[in-house]
Amino acid sequence: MAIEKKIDYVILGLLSHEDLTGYEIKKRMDTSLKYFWGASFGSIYPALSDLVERGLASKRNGAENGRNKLIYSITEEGKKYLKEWLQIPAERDELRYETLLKLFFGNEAGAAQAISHIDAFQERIEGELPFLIGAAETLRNNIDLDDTHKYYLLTVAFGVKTYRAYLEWCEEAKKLLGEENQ
Amino acid sequence: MAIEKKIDYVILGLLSHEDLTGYEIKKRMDTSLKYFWGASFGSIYPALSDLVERGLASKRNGAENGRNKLIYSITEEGKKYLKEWLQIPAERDELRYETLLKLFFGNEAGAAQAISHIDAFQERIEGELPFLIGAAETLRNNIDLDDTHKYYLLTVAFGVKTYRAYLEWCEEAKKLLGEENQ
DNA sequence: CGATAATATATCAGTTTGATATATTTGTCA
DNA sequence: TGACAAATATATCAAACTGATATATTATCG
Repeated sequence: MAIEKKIDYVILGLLSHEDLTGYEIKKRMDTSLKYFWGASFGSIYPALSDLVERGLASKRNGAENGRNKLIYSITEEGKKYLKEWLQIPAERDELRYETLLKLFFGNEAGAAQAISHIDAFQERIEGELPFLIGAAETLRNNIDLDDTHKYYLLTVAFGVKTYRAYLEWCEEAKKLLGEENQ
Repeated sequence: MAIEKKIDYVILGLLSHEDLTGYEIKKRMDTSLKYFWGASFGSIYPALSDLVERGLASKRNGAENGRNKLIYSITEEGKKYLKEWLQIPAERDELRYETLLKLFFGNEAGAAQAISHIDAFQERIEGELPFLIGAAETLRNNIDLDDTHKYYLLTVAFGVKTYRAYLEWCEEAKKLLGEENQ
Protein backbone atom coordinates (compact mmCIF):
# COMPACT_ATOMS: atom_id res chain seq x y z
CA MET A 1 0.00 0.00 0.00
CA ALA A 2 1.30 3.44 -0.96
CA ILE A 3 1.77 6.25 1.54
CA GLU A 4 -1.48 8.05 2.30
CA LYS A 5 -0.91 11.71 1.63
CA LYS A 6 -4.03 13.87 1.47
CA ILE A 7 -2.42 16.26 -1.00
CA ASP A 8 -2.07 13.41 -3.52
CA TYR A 9 -5.81 12.79 -3.57
CA VAL A 10 -6.66 16.48 -3.77
CA ILE A 11 -4.37 16.94 -6.76
CA LEU A 12 -5.60 13.79 -8.48
CA GLY A 13 -9.18 14.92 -7.88
CA LEU A 14 -8.50 18.25 -9.57
CA LEU A 15 -6.64 16.54 -12.43
CA SER A 16 -9.60 14.20 -12.90
CA HIS A 17 -11.61 17.28 -13.93
CA GLU A 18 -9.00 18.90 -16.19
CA ASP A 19 -5.29 19.13 -16.98
CA LEU A 20 -3.56 21.72 -14.80
CA THR A 21 -0.20 23.28 -13.95
CA GLY A 22 0.97 23.44 -10.34
CA TYR A 23 0.18 27.12 -10.28
CA GLU A 24 -3.36 26.51 -11.52
CA ILE A 25 -3.84 23.82 -8.88
CA LYS A 26 -2.90 26.36 -6.23
CA LYS A 27 -5.44 28.79 -7.72
CA ARG A 28 -8.19 26.16 -7.48
CA MET A 29 -7.24 25.62 -3.85
CA ASP A 30 -7.55 29.32 -3.12
CA THR A 31 -10.91 29.70 -4.87
CA SER A 32 -13.11 26.61 -5.35
CA LEU A 33 -11.68 24.53 -2.51
CA LYS A 34 -10.97 27.46 -0.20
CA TYR A 35 -14.08 26.91 1.92
CA PHE A 36 -13.22 23.38 2.96
CA TRP A 37 -9.58 22.65 2.10
CA GLY A 38 -6.21 24.30 1.58
CA ALA A 39 -2.71 23.55 0.31
CA SER A 40 0.54 25.40 -0.23
CA PHE A 41 3.06 25.41 -3.09
CA GLY A 42 5.41 23.66 -0.73
CA SER A 43 3.22 20.58 -0.82
CA ILE A 44 1.85 20.86 -4.36
CA TYR A 45 5.08 20.85 -6.39
CA PRO A 46 6.79 17.97 -4.56
CA ALA A 47 3.54 15.98 -4.69
CA LEU A 48 3.26 16.49 -8.46
CA SER A 49 6.78 15.15 -9.02
CA ASP A 50 5.99 12.23 -6.76
CA LEU A 51 2.72 11.42 -8.55
CA VAL A 52 4.51 11.35 -11.90
CA GLU A 53 7.21 9.10 -10.46
CA ARG A 54 4.52 6.70 -9.19
CA GLY A 55 2.73 6.69 -12.55
CA LEU A 56 -0.45 8.27 -11.16
CA ALA A 57 0.00 11.46 -13.20
CA SER A 58 1.90 12.44 -16.33
CA LYS A 59 3.73 15.63 -17.16
CA ARG A 60 4.13 17.46 -20.47
CA ASN A 61 5.81 20.70 -21.37
CA GLY A 62 3.28 23.34 -22.31
CA ALA A 63 5.65 26.28 -22.59
CA GLU A 64 4.32 29.16 -24.70
CA ASN A 65 6.54 32.08 -25.70
CA GLY A 66 9.25 30.75 -23.48
CA ARG A 67 7.31 30.89 -20.22
CA ASN A 68 8.05 27.91 -18.08
CA LYS A 69 4.95 25.73 -17.93
CA LEU A 70 4.47 22.10 -16.90
CA ILE A 71 1.01 20.67 -17.53
CA TYR A 72 -0.08 17.63 -15.53
CA SER A 73 -2.69 14.99 -16.42
CA ILE A 74 -4.12 12.09 -14.45
CA THR A 75 -3.32 8.59 -15.71
CA GLU A 76 -5.63 5.56 -15.74
CA GLU A 77 -3.77 4.24 -12.72
CA GLY A 78 -4.25 7.59 -11.05
CA LYS A 79 -7.99 7.45 -11.67
CA LYS A 80 -8.12 4.02 -10.11
CA TYR A 81 -6.13 5.20 -7.11
CA LEU A 82 -8.44 8.21 -6.65
CA LYS A 83 -11.61 6.14 -7.01
CA GLU A 84 -10.44 3.75 -4.31
CA TRP A 85 -9.92 6.60 -1.89
CA LEU A 86 -13.31 8.14 -2.72
CA GLN A 87 -14.94 4.90 -1.59
CA ILE A 88 -13.38 4.95 1.89
CA PRO A 89 -15.51 6.82 4.45
CA ALA A 90 -14.07 10.21 5.41
CA GLU A 91 -12.49 10.22 8.86
CA ARG A 92 -11.04 13.58 9.67
CA ASP A 93 -13.31 16.60 9.45
CA GLU A 94 -11.74 19.38 11.42
CA LEU A 95 -11.98 23.08 12.04
CA ARG A 96 -9.16 25.38 12.99
CA TYR A 97 -10.86 28.56 14.08
CA GLU A 98 -8.49 31.07 15.58
CA THR A 99 -11.42 33.38 16.23
CA LEU A 100 -13.08 30.75 18.41
CA LEU A 101 -9.80 30.04 20.17
CA LYS A 102 -9.37 33.70 21.11
CA LEU A 103 -12.98 33.79 22.27
CA PHE A 104 -12.55 30.67 24.40
CA PHE A 105 -9.86 32.46 26.37
CA GLY A 106 -11.80 35.73 26.16
CA ASN A 107 -12.22 36.28 29.89
CA GLU A 108 -8.54 37.23 30.03
CA ALA A 109 -9.08 40.16 27.69
CA GLY A 110 -12.71 41.13 28.40
CA ALA A 111 -15.97 41.55 26.53
CA ALA A 112 -14.95 44.54 24.38
CA GLN A 113 -11.99 42.61 22.98
CA ALA A 114 -14.19 39.57 22.30
CA ILE A 115 -16.76 41.70 20.48
CA SER A 116 -14.07 43.16 18.24
CA HIS A 117 -12.97 39.63 17.28
CA ILE A 118 -16.56 38.73 16.45
CA ASP A 119 -16.99 41.94 14.43
CA ALA A 120 -13.91 41.16 12.36
CA PHE A 121 -15.12 37.60 11.78
CA GLN A 122 -18.60 38.84 10.81
CA GLU A 123 -17.17 41.35 8.36
CA ARG A 124 -15.10 38.68 6.66
CA ILE A 125 -18.05 36.31 6.38
CA GLU A 126 -20.39 39.05 5.14
CA GLY A 127 -17.80 39.98 2.53
CA GLU A 128 -17.46 36.43 1.23
CA LEU A 129 -21.08 35.29 1.38
CA PRO A 130 -22.30 37.17 -1.76
CA PHE A 131 -19.63 35.44 -3.81
CA LEU A 132 -20.76 32.04 -2.53
CA ILE A 133 -24.41 32.84 -3.21
CA GLY A 134 -23.49 33.97 -6.72
CA ALA A 135 -21.55 30.79 -7.38
CA ALA A 136 -24.46 28.66 -6.13
CA GLU A 137 -26.84 30.55 -8.45
CA THR A 138 -24.58 30.07 -11.48
CA LEU A 139 -24.14 26.37 -10.75
CA ARG A 140 -27.86 25.83 -10.19
CA ASN A 141 -28.59 27.43 -13.58
CA ASN A 142 -26.02 25.25 -15.35
CA ILE A 143 -26.47 22.06 -13.41
CA ASP A 144 -26.82 19.87 -16.50
CA LEU A 145 -24.01 21.42 -18.53
CA ASP A 146 -21.35 19.37 -16.81
CA ASP A 147 -21.27 16.26 -14.68
CA THR A 148 -19.19 18.01 -12.04
CA HIS A 149 -21.58 20.94 -11.49
CA LYS A 150 -23.91 19.06 -9.17
CA TYR A 151 -21.02 18.13 -6.91
CA TYR A 152 -19.56 21.64 -6.95
CA LEU A 153 -22.99 22.95 -5.99
CA LEU A 154 -23.08 20.56 -3.04
CA THR A 155 -19.96 22.07 -1.54
CA VAL A 156 -20.95 25.65 -2.34
CA ALA A 157 -24.36 25.05 -0.72
CA PHE A 158 -22.50 23.83 2.34
CA GLY A 159 -20.59 27.09 2.41
CA VAL A 160 -23.76 29.17 2.10
CA LYS A 161 -25.53 27.24 4.87
CA THR A 162 -22.65 27.44 7.30
CA TYR A 163 -21.83 31.07 6.54
CA ARG A 164 -25.43 32.06 7.27
CA ALA A 165 -25.23 30.10 10.53
CA TYR A 166 -22.01 31.95 11.38
CA LEU A 167 -23.73 35.30 10.89
CA GLU A 168 -26.67 34.28 13.11
CA TRP A 169 -24.20 33.20 15.75
CA CYS A 170 -22.34 36.54 15.53
CA GLU A 171 -25.50 38.42 16.47
CA GLU A 172 -26.34 36.01 19.27
CA ALA A 173 -22.81 36.10 20.61
CA LYS A 174 -22.61 39.88 20.66
CA LYS A 175 -25.97 40.04 22.44
CA LEU A 176 -24.69 37.64 25.09
CA LEU A 177 -21.53 39.67 25.60
CA GLY A 178 -23.43 42.96 25.59
CA GLU A 179 -25.67 41.88 28.45
CA GLU A 180 -22.76 41.92 30.86
CA ASN A 181 -21.69 45.38 29.86
CA GLN A 182 -25.02 46.96 30.77
CA MET B 1 10.06 38.75 19.13
CA ALA B 2 9.63 35.10 20.04
CA ILE B 3 8.60 32.44 17.55
CA GLU B 4 4.86 32.40 16.95
CA LYS B 5 3.66 28.90 17.64
CA LYS B 6 -0.09 28.45 17.93
CA ILE B 7 0.29 25.57 20.36
CA ASP B 8 2.02 27.90 22.84
CA TYR B 9 -0.99 30.18 23.01
CA VAL B 10 -3.47 27.33 23.29
CA ILE B 11 -1.56 25.83 26.20
CA LEU B 12 -1.11 29.19 27.93
CA GLY B 13 -4.83 29.86 27.46
CA LEU B 14 -5.72 26.58 29.15
CA LEU B 15 -3.20 27.19 31.93
CA SER B 16 -4.70 30.65 32.48
CA HIS B 17 -7.86 28.85 33.60
CA GLU B 18 -6.26 26.17 35.79
CA ASP B 19 -3.06 24.25 36.46
CA LEU B 20 -2.80 21.17 34.26
CA THR B 21 -0.59 18.22 33.30
CA GLY B 22 0.25 17.56 29.66
CA TYR B 23 -2.16 14.68 29.66
CA GLU B 24 -4.97 16.86 31.01
CA ILE B 25 -4.23 19.49 28.35
CA LYS B 26 -4.66 16.82 25.71
CA LYS B 27 -7.99 15.86 27.30
CA ARG B 28 -9.21 19.48 27.14
CA MET B 29 -8.22 19.53 23.45
CA ASP B 30 -10.25 16.41 22.78
CA THR B 31 -13.35 17.63 24.62
CA SER B 32 -13.83 21.38 25.16
CA LEU B 33 -11.68 22.58 22.24
CA LYS B 34 -12.49 19.67 19.95
CA TYR B 35 -15.06 21.62 17.93
CA PHE B 36 -12.68 24.35 16.81
CA TRP B 37 -9.10 23.27 17.54
CA GLY B 38 -6.88 20.25 17.97
CA ALA B 39 -3.40 19.27 19.14
CA SER B 40 -1.38 16.10 19.59
CA PHE B 41 0.93 14.89 22.36
CA GLY B 42 3.73 15.38 19.89
CA SER B 43 3.22 19.12 20.03
CA ILE B 44 2.02 19.48 23.64
CA TYR B 45 4.95 17.96 25.53
CA PRO B 46 7.75 19.73 23.63
CA ALA B 47 5.80 23.01 23.86
CA LEU B 48 5.44 22.65 27.64
CA SER B 49 9.20 22.18 28.08
CA ASP B 50 9.79 25.15 25.82
CA LEU B 51 7.34 27.38 27.70
CA VAL B 52 9.06 26.59 31.01
CA GLU B 53 12.44 27.34 29.46
CA ARG B 54 11.16 30.72 28.27
CA GLY B 55 9.69 31.55 31.67
CA LEU B 56 6.09 31.63 30.40
CA ALA B 57 5.06 28.58 32.46
CA SER B 58 6.40 26.81 35.54
CA LYS B 59 6.56 23.13 36.33
CA ARG B 60 6.17 21.30 39.64
CA ASN B 61 6.16 17.65 40.54
CA GLY B 62 2.71 16.48 41.57
CA ALA B 63 3.45 12.76 41.77
CA GLU B 64 1.01 10.81 43.95
CA ASN B 65 1.67 7.20 44.93
CA GLY B 66 4.60 7.09 42.58
CA ARG B 67 2.71 7.91 39.38
CA ASN B 68 4.68 10.24 37.21
CA LYS B 69 2.95 13.63 37.16
CA LEU B 70 4.18 17.07 36.11
CA ILE B 71 1.81 19.94 36.84
CA TYR B 72 2.21 23.14 34.84
CA SER B 73 1.15 26.69 35.78
CA ILE B 74 1.17 29.94 33.84
CA THR B 75 3.57 32.67 35.06
CA GLU B 76 2.92 36.41 35.14
CA GLU B 77 5.09 36.72 32.03
CA GLY B 78 3.06 34.01 30.39
CA LYS B 79 -0.18 35.88 31.15
CA LYS B 80 1.26 38.99 29.55
CA TYR B 81 2.37 37.03 26.49
CA LEU B 82 -1.10 35.46 26.14
CA LYS B 83 -2.92 38.77 26.59
CA GLU B 84 -0.86 40.36 23.83
CA TRP B 85 -1.82 37.61 21.41
CA LEU B 86 -5.49 37.83 22.37
CA GLN B 87 -5.45 41.46 21.26
CA ILE B 88 -4.22 40.72 17.75
CA PRO B 89 -7.07 40.09 15.27
CA ALA B 90 -7.42 36.42 14.27
CA GLU B 91 -6.15 35.71 10.78
CA ARG B 92 -6.49 32.08 9.94
CA ASP B 93 -9.90 30.46 10.27
CA GLU B 94 -9.90 27.29 8.26
CA LEU B 95 -11.83 24.11 7.69
CA ARG B 96 -10.44 20.78 6.66
CA TYR B 97 -13.46 18.76 5.67
CA GLU B 98 -12.58 15.45 4.10
CA THR B 99 -16.29 14.79 3.57
CA LEU B 100 -16.61 17.91 1.43
CA LEU B 101 -13.44 17.00 -0.44
CA LYS B 102 -14.79 13.58 -1.37
CA LEU B 103 -18.05 15.20 -2.41
CA PHE B 104 -16.29 17.78 -4.58
CA PHE B 105 -14.81 14.94 -6.62
CA GLY B 106 -18.03 12.97 -6.32
CA ASN B 107 -18.78 12.71 -10.04
CA GLU B 108 -15.97 10.16 -10.28
CA ALA B 109 -17.75 7.80 -7.90
CA GLY B 110 -21.42 8.63 -8.50
CA ALA B 111 -24.45 9.76 -6.50
CA ALA B 112 -24.86 6.63 -4.38
CA GLN B 113 -21.31 6.93 -3.08
CA ALA B 114 -21.81 10.64 -2.36
CA ILE B 115 -25.01 9.95 -0.43
CA SER B 116 -23.26 7.38 1.72
CA HIS B 117 -20.59 9.97 2.62
CA ILE B 118 -23.32 12.44 3.56
CA ASP B 119 -25.12 9.80 5.63
CA ALA B 120 -21.96 9.03 7.58
CA PHE B 121 -21.37 12.73 8.15
CA GLN B 122 -24.96 13.25 9.25
CA GLU B 123 -24.80 10.35 11.69
CA ARG B 124 -21.66 11.73 13.29
CA ILE B 125 -23.15 15.20 13.65
CA GLU B 126 -26.45 13.87 15.00
CA GLY B 127 -24.53 11.82 17.53
CA GLU B 128 -22.50 14.77 18.77
CA LEU B 129 -25.17 17.48 18.74
CA PRO B 130 -27.03 16.36 21.91
CA PHE B 131 -23.78 16.62 23.88
CA LEU B 132 -23.23 20.16 22.60
CA ILE B 133 -26.81 21.15 23.41
CA GLY B 134 -26.41 19.70 26.90
CA ALA B 135 -23.17 21.58 27.45
CA ALA B 136 -24.80 24.83 26.30
CA GLU B 137 -27.70 24.26 28.71
CA THR B 138 -25.39 23.60 31.65
CA LEU B 139 -23.28 26.67 30.88
CA ARG B 140 -26.34 28.89 30.46
CA ASN B 141 -27.61 27.79 33.87
CA ASN B 142 -24.28 28.49 35.53
CA ILE B 143 -23.25 31.55 33.58
CA ASP B 144 -22.43 33.63 36.66
CA LEU B 145 -20.61 30.93 38.60
CA ASP B 146 -17.36 31.51 36.80
CA ASP B 147 -15.90 34.25 34.63
CA THR B 148 -14.98 31.77 31.94
CA HIS B 149 -18.49 30.29 31.50
CA LYS B 150 -19.76 33.05 29.24
CA TYR B 151 -16.84 32.54 26.87
CA TYR B 152 -17.18 28.77 26.90
CA LEU B 153 -20.84 29.21 26.06
CA LEU B 154 -19.92 31.39 23.10
CA THR B 155 -17.90 28.61 21.50
CA VAL B 156 -20.44 25.89 22.35
CA ALA B 157 -23.21 28.03 20.86
CA PHE B 158 -21.10 28.28 17.71
CA GLY B 159 -20.95 24.50 17.63
CA VAL B 160 -24.71 24.13 18.05
CA LYS B 161 -25.47 26.70 15.33
CA THR B 162 -23.10 25.19 12.81
CA TYR B 163 -24.06 21.60 13.57
CA ARG B 164 -27.71 22.42 12.97
CA ALA B 165 -26.74 24.08 9.69
CA TYR B 166 -24.79 20.94 8.74
CA LEU B 167 -27.86 18.79 9.32
CA GLU B 168 -30.06 21.09 7.21
CA TRP B 169 -27.45 20.90 4.47
CA CYS B 170 -27.37 17.08 4.65
CA GLU B 171 -31.08 16.91 3.84
CA GLU B 172 -30.78 19.45 1.04
CA ALA B 173 -27.76 17.73 -0.41
CA LYS B 174 -29.35 14.29 -0.44
CA LYS B 175 -32.44 15.74 -2.09
CA LEU B 176 -30.29 17.29 -4.81
CA LEU B 177 -28.47 14.01 -5.40
CA GLY B 178 -31.68 12.00 -5.30
CA GLU B 179 -33.22 14.02 -8.11
CA GLU B 180 -30.73 12.64 -10.61
CA ASN B 181 -31.41 9.06 -9.59
CA GLN B 182 -35.10 9.26 -10.36
C1' DC C 1 -6.86 -11.91 40.59
C1' DG C 2 -6.72 -11.04 35.96
C1' DA C 3 -7.93 -8.17 32.09
C1' DT C 4 -8.93 -3.86 30.42
C1' DA C 5 -9.19 1.07 30.64
C1' DA C 6 -7.33 5.31 32.15
C1' DT C 7 -3.44 8.14 33.50
C1' DA C 8 0.99 9.91 32.27
C1' DT C 9 5.24 11.25 29.68
C1' DA C 10 8.04 11.01 25.69
C1' DT C 11 9.89 10.56 20.97
C1' DC C 12 10.09 10.59 15.88
C1' DA C 13 9.37 9.89 10.97
C1' DG C 14 6.71 11.83 7.79
C1' DT C 15 3.51 15.68 6.22
C1' DT C 16 2.49 20.35 5.57
C1' DT C 17 2.87 25.26 6.09
C1' DG C 18 4.54 29.83 5.34
C1' DA C 19 8.02 32.34 3.62
C1' DT C 20 11.08 33.34 0.31
C1' DA C 21 13.73 33.27 -4.18
C1' DT C 22 13.76 33.66 -9.04
C1' DA C 23 12.18 34.73 -13.67
C1' DT C 24 9.00 35.88 -17.27
C1' DT C 25 4.81 37.90 -19.24
C1' DT C 26 0.77 40.70 -19.26
C1' DG C 27 -1.86 44.80 -18.22
C1' DT C 28 -2.19 49.60 -17.39
C1' DC C 29 -1.44 54.35 -16.85
C1' DA C 30 0.76 58.33 -18.48
C1' DT D 1 6.85 53.59 -25.72
C1' DG D 2 8.39 53.06 -21.59
C1' DA D 3 7.92 52.13 -16.84
C1' DC D 4 5.74 49.84 -13.06
C1' DA D 5 2.73 46.65 -10.97
C1' DA D 6 0.33 42.42 -11.14
C1' DA D 7 -0.12 37.82 -12.61
C1' DT D 8 1.98 33.52 -14.08
C1' DA D 9 5.08 29.86 -13.01
C1' DT D 10 8.33 26.73 -10.50
C1' DA D 11 11.06 25.60 -6.63
C1' DT D 12 13.07 25.07 -1.96
C1' DC D 13 13.40 24.83 3.16
C1' DA D 14 13.21 25.58 8.10
C1' DA D 15 9.88 25.15 11.37
C1' DA D 16 5.44 23.29 12.98
C1' DC D 17 2.49 19.61 13.69
C1' DT D 18 0.36 15.00 13.24
C1' DG D 19 -0.24 10.22 14.02
C1' DA D 20 1.81 6.42 15.64
C1' DT D 21 4.27 4.12 18.86
C1' DA D 22 6.82 2.97 23.24
C1' DT D 23 6.80 2.57 28.11
C1' DA D 24 5.01 2.32 32.77
C1' DT D 25 1.83 2.82 36.49
C1' DT D 26 -2.79 2.86 38.70
C1' DA D 27 -7.86 2.24 38.77
C1' DT D 28 -11.85 -0.42 37.80
C1' DC D 29 -14.84 -4.16 37.24
C1' DG D 30 -16.45 -8.76 37.02
